[in-house]
Amino acid sequence: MTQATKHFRKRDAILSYLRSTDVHPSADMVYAHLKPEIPDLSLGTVYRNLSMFRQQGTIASVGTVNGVERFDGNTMPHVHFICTDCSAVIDMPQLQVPENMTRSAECQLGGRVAGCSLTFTGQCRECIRNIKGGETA
Amino acid sequence: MTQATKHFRKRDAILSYLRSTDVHPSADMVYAHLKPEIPDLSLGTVYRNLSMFRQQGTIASVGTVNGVERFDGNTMPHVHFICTDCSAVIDMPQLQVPENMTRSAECQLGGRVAGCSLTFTGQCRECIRNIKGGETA
DNA sequence: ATGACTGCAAAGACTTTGCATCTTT
DNA sequence: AAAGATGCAAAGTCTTTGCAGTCAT
Repeated sequence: MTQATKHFRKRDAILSYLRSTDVHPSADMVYAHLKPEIPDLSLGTVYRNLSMFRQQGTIASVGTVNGVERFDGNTMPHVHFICTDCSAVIDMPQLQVPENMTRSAECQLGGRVAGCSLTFTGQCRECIRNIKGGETA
Repeated sequence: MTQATKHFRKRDAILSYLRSTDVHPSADMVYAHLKPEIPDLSLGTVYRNLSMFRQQGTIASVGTVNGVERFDGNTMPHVHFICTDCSAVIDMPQLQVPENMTRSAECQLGGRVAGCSLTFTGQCRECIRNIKGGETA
């Protein structure tokens, strides 16, 4: 039993972390977060498991931010904001894509719509504060 | 005069192509398209000019599809569809993000929203047809 | 001459993959 | 023994960048 757990310890840790955080981490961020508690974790394993989870639909890809893919443990469709200054990916739980848009898209396309993603970009509160606070400091 | 034109010939060609097509090409696609008519064009020049145009806001990035960035000569915000089979990026001119969503996002975020992108994913008409036509053929 | 644009190739960043090893059944 | 998971490092892909050469002013 505990042995089985051990066998999947890394895989489980990766998925757990994704599901526990809202930072929408990259492979490298997952690695950096777990490395201290799992010293023999390798980056390749993180990539392998993330790819697998994504392919299975267990996790979702938020897309590529600054050349780096970001992941989301929450596979329910929802809206994101991406800060162009600090690359933060932030959930916007109060917004959602109007139901009828997906249907409209399917009609217009003549294809099959499987998903959609709405992403706002700009500067997050933190970054605006930092600029105003002390740009020259 | 014609000399000046010559000096910017490649830059102009890159921008013209982006504005003339709706395939939302990658750097490599731009290169492949222009190479026949501009034999001494180099991929580095395409990357350099695309980066510059994007930074200026002269063109827009549609995002990364299959690890490759795709560009759009149309900088007016509009909706896209991305085919997960053939990686085609297709405009959905009849749809648009509700005006009030951007304002809502800004309120909710407490930051500054500069842009937004709505992208549907799935299988385009072509790919569905091909599957039905002769998957095993 | 000076500044701008480019070709070419090297470098860089991110991701995938092959192989040997170790674990679980 | 067979199948699965992983570390490690090499390989792969896409993109950026340094340098020298060319062109326009």
